[in-house]
Amino acid sequence: MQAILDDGLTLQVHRRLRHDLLQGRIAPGTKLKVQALGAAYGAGASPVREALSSLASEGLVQRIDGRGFRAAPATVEDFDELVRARCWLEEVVLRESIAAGGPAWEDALVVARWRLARIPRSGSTGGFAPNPDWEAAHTAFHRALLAGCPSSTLRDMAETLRERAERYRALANRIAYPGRDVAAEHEAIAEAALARDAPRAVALLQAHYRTTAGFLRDALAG
Amino acid sequence: MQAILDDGLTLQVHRRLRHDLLQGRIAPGTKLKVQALGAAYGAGASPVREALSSLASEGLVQRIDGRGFRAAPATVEDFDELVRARCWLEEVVLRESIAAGGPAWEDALVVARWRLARIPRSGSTGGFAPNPDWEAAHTAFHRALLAGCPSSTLRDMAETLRERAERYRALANRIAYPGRDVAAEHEAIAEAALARDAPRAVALLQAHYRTTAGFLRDALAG
DNA sequence: AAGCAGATTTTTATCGATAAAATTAAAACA
DNA sequence: TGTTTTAATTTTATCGATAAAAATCTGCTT
Repeated sequence: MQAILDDGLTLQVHRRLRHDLLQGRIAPGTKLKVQALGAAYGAGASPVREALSSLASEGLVQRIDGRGFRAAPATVEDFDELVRARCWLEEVVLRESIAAGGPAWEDALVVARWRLARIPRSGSTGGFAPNPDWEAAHTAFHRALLAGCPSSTLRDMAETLRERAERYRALANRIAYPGRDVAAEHEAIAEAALARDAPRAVALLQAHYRTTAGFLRDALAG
Repeated sequence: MQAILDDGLTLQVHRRLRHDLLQGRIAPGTKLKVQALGAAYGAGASPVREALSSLASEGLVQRIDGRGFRAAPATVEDFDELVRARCWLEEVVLRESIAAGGPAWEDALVVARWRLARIPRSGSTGGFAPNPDWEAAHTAFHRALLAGCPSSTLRDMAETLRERAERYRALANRIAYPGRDVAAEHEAIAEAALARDAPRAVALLQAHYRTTAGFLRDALAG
């Protein structure tokens, strides 16, 4: 029986905190007290503090010199900025992905599309409830789309922006269940990418982001 | 007399370590022992460790779970990757900067260009010696070029890549003193940007990076 | 009631101490 | 003489303790 390779406490705390933050389980602006977190995650001050330092560098947490840490605030302006940056950045990345992606890229994208199409958007049949499986497949799909880009640096940057965006999605999740046909949008994007039609794929992807952004913005502001 | 607003030890160590790393004063791959650093910077384990955690998130330092930290390695492949990513990213940023930059942007760019032109590239008259003033003006120039881009996110990303690149420059510095006319290249880039000729400005900027990269690559490999 | 000075309680930032793990050096062996 | 084992030494990761700084509460004053 293989041991569950338990890496340092610092990494554990980092991972869990990151998760809770991205999941929206910790509200933006919340004060993050070292002791409390330590108690919650079963660790002392040092690991927690280190984890918080890292997260601060990643932009998920704010460090306010003499007075500790807090969850990064989430504002409509920040969100808009984020979407804009994402559209520009992914324009480049998707273009490169389409230009450089080989057969393996195509295969993976086809699989990701298939999976995403198969999974229900909502977890419950009545109202809308976030479905973790769909979320995972959705992330995988977008990642597969960009996976062909040869620059890991750019891919990582896109990934960072995605995470920040996912956080906003999670924060607005209880409200937004767009009546539009998200599945069709994904389908169209994949279609264009596989056809190596970069301009069309980029335009569709950006439209996809902008539409989603509209819904989220309403949910956040309202 | 105003006090030298001394922020936390952690921040201080972070700043100084970062500086030493970017300056090439600490060789790539060097083991970074907590105690030693603490002694050097006059701090205990906690602040040093926190600083290292942050730097790891920024990519300047590597954390190797059970066995501490080390200065991020510098390889030719990594460098090439970096240059490529930079060309793509700054293509977008410069384009946006030119499109959105107002009079203030123009003014600042003109000043930055003027300053850079005025300062000698080398610190000594005989051979080549890095001139801190020129380095600063050079950074300021490139920053001014991109300052018009309305997306702070993208600007920050470009800044991050610049830092990584500066590190490579510092590492190769004792060797590379290109015989080409760097000043003229900068002049031409500024010229095109101020003329709002985005395609030309982008092409020149990329050529500038690629040429520099060539020299550095030789210096690193040889 | 609103404002404020002081006293009280939290919280932060940092240190020093320590078990566990990793590295290095020394000794034993083939 | 080149390994392998064992012992000694470093180094890491983490905890608990603590001074200094910040936030909160309290009751007094106008």
